[in-house]
Formats: sequence, structure tokens, C-alpha cells
Amino acid sequence: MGSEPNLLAVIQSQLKDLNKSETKVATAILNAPEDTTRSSIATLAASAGVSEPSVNRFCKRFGATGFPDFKLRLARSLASGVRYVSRAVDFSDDISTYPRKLFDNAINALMTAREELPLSDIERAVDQVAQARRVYFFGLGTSAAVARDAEHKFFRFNVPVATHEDPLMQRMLAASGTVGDLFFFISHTGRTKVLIETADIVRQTDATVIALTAAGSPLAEKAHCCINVKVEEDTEQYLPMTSRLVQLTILDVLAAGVTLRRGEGFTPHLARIKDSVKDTRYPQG
Amino acid sequence: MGSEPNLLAVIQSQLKDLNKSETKVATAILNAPEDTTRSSIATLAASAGVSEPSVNRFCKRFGATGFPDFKLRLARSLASGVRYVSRAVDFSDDISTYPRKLFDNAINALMTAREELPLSDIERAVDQVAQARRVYFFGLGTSAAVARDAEHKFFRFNVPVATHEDPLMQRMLAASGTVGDLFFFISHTGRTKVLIETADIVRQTDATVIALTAAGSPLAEKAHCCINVKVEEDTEQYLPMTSRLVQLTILDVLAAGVTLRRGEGFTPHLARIKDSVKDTRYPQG
DNA sequence: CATGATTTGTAATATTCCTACAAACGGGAT
DNA sequence: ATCCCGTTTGTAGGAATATTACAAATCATG
Repeated sequence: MGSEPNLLAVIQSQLKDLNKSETKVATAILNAPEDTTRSSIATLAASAGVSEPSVNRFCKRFGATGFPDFKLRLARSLASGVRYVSRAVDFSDDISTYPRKLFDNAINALMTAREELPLSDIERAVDQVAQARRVYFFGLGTSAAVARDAEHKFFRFNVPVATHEDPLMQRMLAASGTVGDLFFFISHTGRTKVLIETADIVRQTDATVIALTAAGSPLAEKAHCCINVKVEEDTEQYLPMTSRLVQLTILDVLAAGVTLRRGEGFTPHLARIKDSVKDTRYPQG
Repeated sequence: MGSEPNLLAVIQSQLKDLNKSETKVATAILNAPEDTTRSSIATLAASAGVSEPSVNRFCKRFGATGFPDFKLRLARSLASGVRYVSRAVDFSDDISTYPRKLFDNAINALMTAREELPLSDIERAVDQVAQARRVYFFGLGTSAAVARDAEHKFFRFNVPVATHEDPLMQRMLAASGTVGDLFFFISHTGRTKVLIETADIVRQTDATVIALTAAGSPLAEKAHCCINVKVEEDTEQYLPMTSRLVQLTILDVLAAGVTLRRGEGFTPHLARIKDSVKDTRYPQG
């Protein structure tokens, strides 16, 4: 299923490479994508302040055979994906707009990540986790919550798993690392000093370092194996970090990978774990 | 935002009420919906074996203003409809398929949730949080990680926030609740006995209960205000819970809501918090 | 400021679509 | 059977829409 990338996102990303009239057309479309799908080439040309052929050329530039085809692609993008590229919440928003924006951003982040999954890194990470004698998930701040989530997931694989939010605990455990120990660092920025220092300590032992963090960051450098997560520019103070959703999903992927590696005979074990909590719940219905 | 029902489904359901030529058009479309979006009225008329006005009448019968509009609606239906199926990972999957499946599922969960956001509940929850003198986030298991994430987000609003994973701590704090205290319960199933008991205890005080959980669950009943999250059937043992991604995003929405309520004058406060961690990181380079 | 490359617009053409109207069809009543 | 009337379908012309070819304008560069 070759789901092509979101057309609006493509337009947005190429916005600076466009010439004058193409830019006009682009902004007109980005401002009212929904309307664009309903309007004729003449209307769009008028509202963009350009001539009809300019609109036509614009459409062809983005891979369409013409304006009608372009509208179709646009309609598809709107339906499948996210209305707008990445929309910051601002103080003029109300209940009818900001929840949707935040969901759009979250979906957008996952869709972007889906398109550029570092499969080989994932595969290597799965190998490491599947073979490890012990796994530590270390994160700080928001990433501590992600680490906690990972712990709740990976203990199912019969490997001792632990999470610690305390940097001193992290350091001491790091120092005690040995062959077969896996230290899994989770960080939004990959620039948190104490975490990097801890990774450094691990590297002086025979243990392994995996990092789930921003590409090219200092933390990424320290890792035997790094799974990169694109980090969006955080311009706004109150914009939540969509990157953690991506991190969580990548951890899901790793967990699934380990499950597959364990093979079909492993399912009874998982079923047993699941059953164990049954009595803590009121039955369905 | 009333996302209309799938057009193909509508056509299918009315198939028997159509007259001869309309039936021809319908079957032609149902046989090759994707092609239909790309073809002109003339080609479709030809492939259905009818005249062009018949096609046009058919389109109008289904609420479109004409053929181009119909194609647009069809394109939208195809784009949104196809993806709304969640795909389970199975043991025949390999690295090229299962990561994508998991991302697809995550995206689907968020897209589905986006379409049925309980805005009024969200608004009420924002009110409660914005006014609270103290907020506790309680969850167990995976939901404990979600609660932790919430804590890392909501402390920014100058309200004392706490999370506890220990059920006994939760109970004791619940019993100590008083006016202005807000107990925010997070649960995937809404059926965890100890959590429900704790909610019960809160209800015997003057404190407020908010639940982020499955609609119609016992926990939802206990809450003053409940934000419902649709829970997918968990058929597979190793299928990760996408619901927690939805929960996290809804918490983001609540946080944004509170920020907006605090007003523009609040941003310096947020900026200060952000600055406070700057020195713990290596600068961007 | 002249020149060539690029961009943009004009106008004519081609395509696609819609409407008015007429023909064909089909079911009752005589 | 056949006439009538409502419904369905097609034909043809015209309106709307989109595309192409070419000319004018703009811009960078020597």
C-alpha cells in the first residue's frame, strides 16, 4: 500500500523553492485546502491573484496531470491525513479547534515517522533486546514516562527489566554493567548531560548501549545502536512533544519484533501473563 | 465535523432501489472505484453502457452537485475508508511489514478518536483542572506510565500535581480528599477493581473524580466527569494498546486547554520552566 | 543596458460537463 | 391489442472548465 505522502505536507516543504506566482498559488491552497477541492481553476487563480495557466503549471509541478487530477489528490490527502501541516495552537483557538489541531499534529508526527522508519536499526535493536540477559530503560523528565511504558511492555519476554528515574541510580547501575546487559536510553533531545555521562559510563564496561533519540545528537553518538526519531522544532512553549508518541510506537515495534523472534511457542507465556491480571478486573458486560 | 458515511457503502446499500441504467452505473463504479475517480463522465458512461446524462443523474441522486463533485466525494471515501482497518501482526510478518502495521494501527486509533472527540466532556475536564487546588493522577500498569506523563505536563500550571502507582498510597490519598482536590483516574479497561474502589473512596469525600477510560465501564460510572476512549478489541496477546496513545493525546488536549484558559499572560511562566532545564543540556550545534 | 533565460499572462482551442428536449419504454385501463 | 400517461433513457447543442501555444514581461548577468 504505497500511501503517498500528504500532498499538503509536500507543498509546505517545497514552499521556499517556488517562484512568485507558484508561491501565491501554494499559500492560497494551504489557506483553504478544503475549498480548493471544490473550486474551479478560474476561482483558484482569482483568489491566488494569478492566471489560470499558472495554476495549471503549479499542479503539474506537483506530479498531477492537470488541475482536476490535482484536486483529486488533494481530496485524498485531506481525507486520509491531516487537515493542515503542523498547526500550532494559539490563544485565539477555542474548543472546536485546538483539540483537533493537537490530534492532527500527533497523527502527522506518526505518519511522518512511518515514512522513514530506520528498519535496519530497528532490526539490530530487536536482536540486542532479544539476546540481552538484562535490560535497563533510562530516561528523564517526559522520557521517564516512556521508559516506564517500555518496562511494562518488555518484562513479558522473560528478561529482567528495570527503569530508574534517579540519575544516581542510573550511574551506579551503568557502572555495574557487564556483557549481556543492555542499557536503553530514551531522550527527546539527546542532549541531556547527565544521561550522556551515564551512557559514557556504560561504554567503559562491556555492556551495550541503545539510544532512542534525535539523530546526530551527542547521545546518539554514544550508542552501539541508535534509533533516530525526528525532532520537530519546538517553537511554542505549550506545544506538547509529539516525539514521545513516536518513541512509544517504536518501542511497540521493538516489542513486536522480539515477540516474533521468540516464535509461536512463546504465545502461551504471553497468555499466562495476561490471564494473571484477569481477577483484578470486573468481567466484561 | 460530520464526516459523511462511506460513499461506496451507501451506493451498495441502495443498489436494489435503483433503476436499470442507474444499476449499471453503480456496478461499474463498485467494480472499479479507483478508476472511476480518474475517468471522465464519458468513459464511465461507456464502460457502464449508458449515456452521459444517466451518469450525471446518478451522481445527483447521491447528493453530489454533478459528476466532478461525485468523483471528489468518492476519492475522499476511498482514502479514508481503506485505512480504517487495523491490521494484526502475525508470525508470518517480517521487518518490512510489522513496523508499518503497528504504525498504521496507532495512526488509525488516533484518527478514529479524532472523529469522535467528546468536546463537551473535554471542556468540563479543563474547567475542573484549571480550578483545582491539587491534582492526583492515578493509574496502574501501563496507565501508570500515562499518569506519569500527565504529571510531567500538568505541574506547569502552578497546581500541585502528584502521581502514585502504589494502590495503598492511592487509597489513603483518596480518603484525604477535600473540596478543590481533583483525582484523575486513567485506565485502559475501566474495570480494575482496586482503582474503582479508590474512586469510590474519593466519592465519599468532597473531592472531584475525573476518569479517562472506556465508555460505560464501572470506572466511568464513578466519575463526576468522564472522557471516553474507545477501546479496541484486544484479540492478540502481543498487540500493543493503542488506546494509551489516545489517552496521552487527550491529556495533551487538556493541558492545552488549561494553558488557553490561563491566558496569554501565562506564557512567561511556561518560558521560565523551559529555561530552567536549559543548562542541563548541551547546546544545539 | 543589452541579452538570454525564466516567468507570467493572453487568447484561442480542446475537453469535459450539463441542460433542454425528444424518443423509447412500461404498466395500466379500455 | 392499443391508447394513454408517467417514467426512464438518449441525443444534441451549448455552457463551463481546463489546456496549449505563443507572446509579453520580468529578472539576472555580463
